[in-house]
Amino acid sequence: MTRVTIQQVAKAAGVSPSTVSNLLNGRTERMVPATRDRITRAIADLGYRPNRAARQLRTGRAQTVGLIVPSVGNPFWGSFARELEVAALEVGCSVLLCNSERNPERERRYVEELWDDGVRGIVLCSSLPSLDHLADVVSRGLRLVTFDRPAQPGDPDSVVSVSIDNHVGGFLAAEHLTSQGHERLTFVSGSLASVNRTGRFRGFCTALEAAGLDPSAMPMWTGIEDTPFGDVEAADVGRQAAHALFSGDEEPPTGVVAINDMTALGFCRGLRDLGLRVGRDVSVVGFDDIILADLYDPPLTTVRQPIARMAALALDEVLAEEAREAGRSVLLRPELAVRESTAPPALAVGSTTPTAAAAATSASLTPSQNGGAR
Amino acid sequence: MTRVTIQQVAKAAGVSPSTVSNLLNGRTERMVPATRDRITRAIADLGYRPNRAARQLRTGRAQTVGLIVPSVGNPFWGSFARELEVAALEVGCSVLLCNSERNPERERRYVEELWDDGVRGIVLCSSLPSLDHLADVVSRGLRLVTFDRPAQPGDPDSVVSVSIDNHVGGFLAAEHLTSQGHERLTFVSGSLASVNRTGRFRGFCTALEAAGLDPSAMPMWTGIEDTPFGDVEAADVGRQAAHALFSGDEEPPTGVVAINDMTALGFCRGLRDLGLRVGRDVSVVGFDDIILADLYDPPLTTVRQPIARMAALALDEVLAEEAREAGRSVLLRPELAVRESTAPPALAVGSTTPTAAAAATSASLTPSQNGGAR
DNA sequence: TTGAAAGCGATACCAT
DNA sequence: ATGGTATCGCTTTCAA
Repeated sequence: MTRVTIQQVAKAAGVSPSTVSNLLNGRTERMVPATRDRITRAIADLGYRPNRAARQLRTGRAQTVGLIVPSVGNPFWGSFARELEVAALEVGCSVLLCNSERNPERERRYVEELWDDGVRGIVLCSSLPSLDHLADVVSRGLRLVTFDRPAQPGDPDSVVSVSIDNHVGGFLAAEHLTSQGHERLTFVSGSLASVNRTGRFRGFCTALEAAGLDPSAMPMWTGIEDTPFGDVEAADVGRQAAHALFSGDEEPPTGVVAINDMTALGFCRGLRDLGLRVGRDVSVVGFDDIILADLYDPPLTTVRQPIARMAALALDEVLAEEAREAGRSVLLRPELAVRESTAPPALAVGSTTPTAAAAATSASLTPSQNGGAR
Repeated sequence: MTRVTIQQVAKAAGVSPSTVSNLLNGRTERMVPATRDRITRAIADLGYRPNRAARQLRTGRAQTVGLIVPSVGNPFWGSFARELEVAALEVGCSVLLCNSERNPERERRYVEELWDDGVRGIVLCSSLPSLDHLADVVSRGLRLVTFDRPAQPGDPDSVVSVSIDNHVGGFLAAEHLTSQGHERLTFVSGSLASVNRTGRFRGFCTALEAAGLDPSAMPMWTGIEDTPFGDVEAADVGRQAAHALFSGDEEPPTGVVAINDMTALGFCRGLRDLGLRVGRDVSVVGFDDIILADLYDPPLTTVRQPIARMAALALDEVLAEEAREAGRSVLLRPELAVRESTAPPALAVGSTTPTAAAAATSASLTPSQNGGAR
C-alpha cells in the first residue's frame, strides 16, 4: 500500500541506494553484472517506481515539456498536441498542455507556472506580435520555442521559432486562385494583431500583384479586427465575413483565402446560409489542412502544415542541450492541397440568385434543396 | 538568477520558514496582521514562487489531475479537454493530458505514470469494456473517474463514472429517423468492443422496435469490427462503411446513426464519393455535437453531449474529499440537435443512379424542407 | 565497484 | 503567535 522507495530496493538487493540510483540513471558500466541483475530483480519484485517529485527536487528539472496552444478545441491544435506528445514519448518526456485562449495574461501565467514546474522548456503556440510579457521568465533561463510564430524583431535572442513560411503559404493559396482566373479576391481573418496573419496576407498580396491585380482594390472585410477572437470562435469569424461580404453593396469576391481552416469552414457555412455554393459560386482556400478539410463537402483546398515534422523539430529545439545561435528560426515550406472547394470562377457575371445558378448547372432541379436559401 | 526559497523569504521578513509556510497555506488566522504584511511584502519583493516539487515531495500530492483521452486530434476530445481545464483552473489545479490512442497498454502506462506523478485523480476517457488493466493502481488508492464509459459489472467499486445515458442517446437518434418515415436503418461504428457503442446500439434497436421495425432485418456493416481503430481514424470507419453499404448487393439503408460525429462526417464523405447527397438520398445522425457538426454542409443532426457540465462533474468527483458510495455513476441526459442532414426518405424505391434518384426525389417531393413532417 | 552522507525546498509537529 | 527541526525520496560527490 505504501510506496516503495529506493532504500527498500537497495536493502532487498543488498546494496546501497547510490548503486540503485546509478542503475536507474543508466550508469551500468560501473557495476558488476551480478549486482545489476540483483537490483533489477528487486525493482521488479517490489514493483518499484521512482518518485518524480523527489527526483525533480534533487535535479531541479522535470522530464516534462510545456505546450501552450490557443485552444485544443481547434482540431489543428489538437493534432499538433498529439504529434508533440508522440515525439516527446520517444524521448521519455511528458507534455503539459495548456490552453491560452489567446489571452496574453493567461499565457504569461501559464508560462510562469510551467517554469515553476521545472519543465525542460516550452513550446508556445502564440501569434502575439510581442513576447514582452514573457521577457522576464525567458531572461531567467527558460528555453522557449515558438510555433507558428516566426521570430520578430525585438524577441529575446534565446527564443527559437519553428513555423512554416507564411509568406509562401499565402502566396500559394492566392496564386492558385489567380491561376484559375479569379480576379476578385478577399483575405479573411480575425484579429489583425497576429504574426502569422501578417505573413500570410503579404503572400496573398504578392500573388495578386504577380497576377497583375491590385490588392488594395479587392473587396475587404474589416468587421471584427479589434476583437481578440479565440480559436473556437474562428469559425464565427469566417461565417460573419461571408455574410458581410455577400450582402453588402460592394461586389463580392469570387475567391477567398482564409487565415485557417476553421475560419474557412465557417466561411463556407456562411455561404451556405446565403444559398451560395462553395467551389461553384465562390472558391475558398483554407490554411492548415486539418482532418476535417478533406472530410468537408466539398473537400477544402488548403495550405498544408507538416505538423508531425514541425512537432519533432520543436521538441528537438526545446530539449537541445547546448544553446542555439541567437534568434534561430526554423522555417518549413508549406504545400498546397488542391481539392474541390476551388474552381475557375463562374462564367456568368452578376448571376441573379444563387438558386438559379445552381439549378442551371444541375439539369433543372427543382430549387427545393438549397437549405434555407432566401 | 538562482531560485528564491522559503528560507530567504523568512529571513527577509524576519520570521521563521514555518510562519511563511503557514501564510502560504492560508493559515493566516494564527498570525498577527503585521507579520502577515511583512511576509507578503517579502514574497513580492523577492518574487518568491514555491517549489512545487518540494511541496509535492513533502505532502505526497500534486495540484494536478490527469486526463486520458483517446486522441485530442478528435475535436470532441479537444473540446472536452478544454472544458476540463476551465473547471480545473477554477480550483487551482492543472491538467495533465495524455492520448491513449485507445491502446490499453498505453492507457495503463499513462495511468501508472500519472499515479507516480502524484495526481489527485484521473479522468479516464476510455471505452474499454474492462478496467482490469488498471485494477492494480486503483487498488493502491487511485481516484479514477471514467468519462463516456458507464460503470460495468466487474469494475472496481471505487471507480466513479460520468457519462450520458447512451441508451437514450441511441434511442433519440433512431427515433428521429423512424419518425421521419425511415424504415431501413443502419448503425455505423468501428470496434464493437466499446462500452458506449453497446448502449447506443441498444437504444438504436429499442427505437426500431418501438416503430415496429426488426433490428435484425436491417442492413448491417461489419467491415472492421476487429480492428482497434483510433479516433482520428473514426472518419475512415465512416467512409468505408458508406462505400460498403452502398456498393454491395443488399439494398442500402435510407438512414444511418453513427457512433460519433467524426464517423458520421466520414460517412457523409463516403456518400459524396458515391455521388449521394446527405439529407436527401440518405439521412445521417451523428453523436457528440462537435463544433464541426454545425459547420458541415449540410449541418449534421446529432446527439449532443453537454461536455461543459460533464467536465465540471467529472472534476468534482476526482477532487471529492471523502470516498463516494461504491460504484457511483453520474448519468446525464443527452439531447438531439436536429439539423439538415436528416429528412424523410425519398419516395422512389430502387433508384438506379444517385443522380437519377436525386432528380426523382426533388421532382416529386415538393415539401422537402419541412424536416420531420410525415 | 560500491557505500555514506549531505542536501534539494517545503511542511508540520512540537515547543515556546 | 511564532520558531526549530525532522522529514519526504532521490541524486551526487567523496571516500573506501
